[in-house]
Amino acid sequence: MRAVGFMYTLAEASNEEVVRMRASDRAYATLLDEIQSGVLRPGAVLGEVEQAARLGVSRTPLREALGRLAADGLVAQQSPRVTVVTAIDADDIREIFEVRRALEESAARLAAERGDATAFADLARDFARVDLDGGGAGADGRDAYYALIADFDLALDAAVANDYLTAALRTVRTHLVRVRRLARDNPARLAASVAEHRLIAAAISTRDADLAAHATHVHLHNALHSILESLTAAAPANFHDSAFDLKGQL
Amino acid sequence: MRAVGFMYTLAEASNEEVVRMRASDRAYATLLDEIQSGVLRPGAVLGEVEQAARLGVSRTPLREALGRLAADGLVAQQSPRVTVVTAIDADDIREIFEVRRALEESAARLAAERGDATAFADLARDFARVDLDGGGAGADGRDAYYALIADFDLALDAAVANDYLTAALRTVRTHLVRVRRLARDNPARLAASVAEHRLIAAAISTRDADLAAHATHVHLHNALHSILESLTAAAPANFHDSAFDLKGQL
DNA sequence: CGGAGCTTTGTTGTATACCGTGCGGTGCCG
DNA sequence: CGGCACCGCACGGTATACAACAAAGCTCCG
Repeated sequence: MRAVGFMYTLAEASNEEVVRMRASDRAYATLLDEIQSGVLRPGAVLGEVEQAARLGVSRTPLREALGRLAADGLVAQQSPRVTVVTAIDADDIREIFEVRRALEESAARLAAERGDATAFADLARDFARVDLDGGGAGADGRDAYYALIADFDLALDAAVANDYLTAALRTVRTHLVRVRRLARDNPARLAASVAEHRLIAAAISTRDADLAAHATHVHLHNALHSILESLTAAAPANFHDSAFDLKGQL
Repeated sequence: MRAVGFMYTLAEASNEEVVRMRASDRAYATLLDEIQSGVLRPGAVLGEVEQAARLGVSRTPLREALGRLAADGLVAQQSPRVTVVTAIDADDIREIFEVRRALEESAARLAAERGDATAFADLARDFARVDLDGGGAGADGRDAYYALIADFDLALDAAVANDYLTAALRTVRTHLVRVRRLARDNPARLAASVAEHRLIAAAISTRDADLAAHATHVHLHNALHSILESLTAAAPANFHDSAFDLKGQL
């Protein structure tokens, strides 16, 4: 919530900082990244001694890291003796989106009421300028878009200025990283998503709280349906590369 | 989230169970209770060795307990060297209620759509029967009412059947315990609150999602205003008994 | 007499040792 | 040959020891 842990991602820490980080933070950041990126697949068993040895930390900080991951819901104690990486299935995605809808709709509304209008006007312009094809490599434009989304989320948090809401959203976003990995997003959906974000940002910048909330609702509705669709379509192919099996095995 | 910790309150654990609990769970449950009940006041410094000795556990499980409390936002690292019990002021209460509104409105809506209608019809009847004066001692009726609220929350969680939403609500409710302690509730408000809950339960039981959501909105609006009012009214008297000072001292 | 640096002490972060428990393997008995 | 019981091993939970760091006080020098 407030200064719980200082560093959540490895990506945003320089090498200098990484070595100075507490061992428990390093373990948490590494495991979080590995779970989110799919290196550690759902159902993977995380033994304390094994992981401590692998990450080069002792068991005490590793236990702390596992505790935080468990609080986040990325890891669960399958039995009193064994903790595993949790699985995400379509029902989980629906549940996550129910929470996300509740929180982000409120956030959009609050941001429209009290946020910095010019900041969101700028964001709306940025969304309007997004070129998904990136003038060349397809991944470039997509990465730039995802970075812009991250900026948008940050601006939203700043505008809402509610630590409790931000903390709740953080949990949701943590899970969303895994959800996005499950669903290969198709170009058409991405283009629509850009337009939807542009509208939300514009609504906030003009202090139209209702429009901001409803546009958010629509955006999340579309995003959820797209994800579920891509899931059922790609299920056989994705089955072994995804975080999708192993749910019944628990 | 799913089976994070097994025991959250000391009250609902028998003595047999308490001694068999893990030391870290005992420490967490005890500290949580002491913070929520106000025994540990905001700003109170929680030294590791000191608390470990006091609670009769060693530093390792105590650190785990402090970590969980920090994740809950009940405790914060004021400086890298000292963790303190967090304070709650009027702004925090407003923020908490913004999150609560978002989550509970959605929960009410979802419960109306897919919950067990008869369970909420029963609850509505129970609310209708509540006698706050309890036929005798005033506290009796109030305690019975709070127990009914807890039942209602449980029924809501069961009806919504969304682990992520329940987890988010758990955090909110954890803070609400402290908020309620700050605001001495007046009899008139309590009576109104009963009626509001009755309406929400009735709306859910008749699957009227809009009414359930709007009634929840109204209820939370009234509850928030009542709390803030009681806070400003009682601020001087409550100032030293409450979790209300020490915010600027951080 | 004042300031700066060093030392000392207390506190946190990490590692490791100990102990109890649960699970698997093996051997014996039916 | 099969089932049951016992033994051993490995893992998790806890305690404790150790190291690093920060703050505060004291001393010495200017």
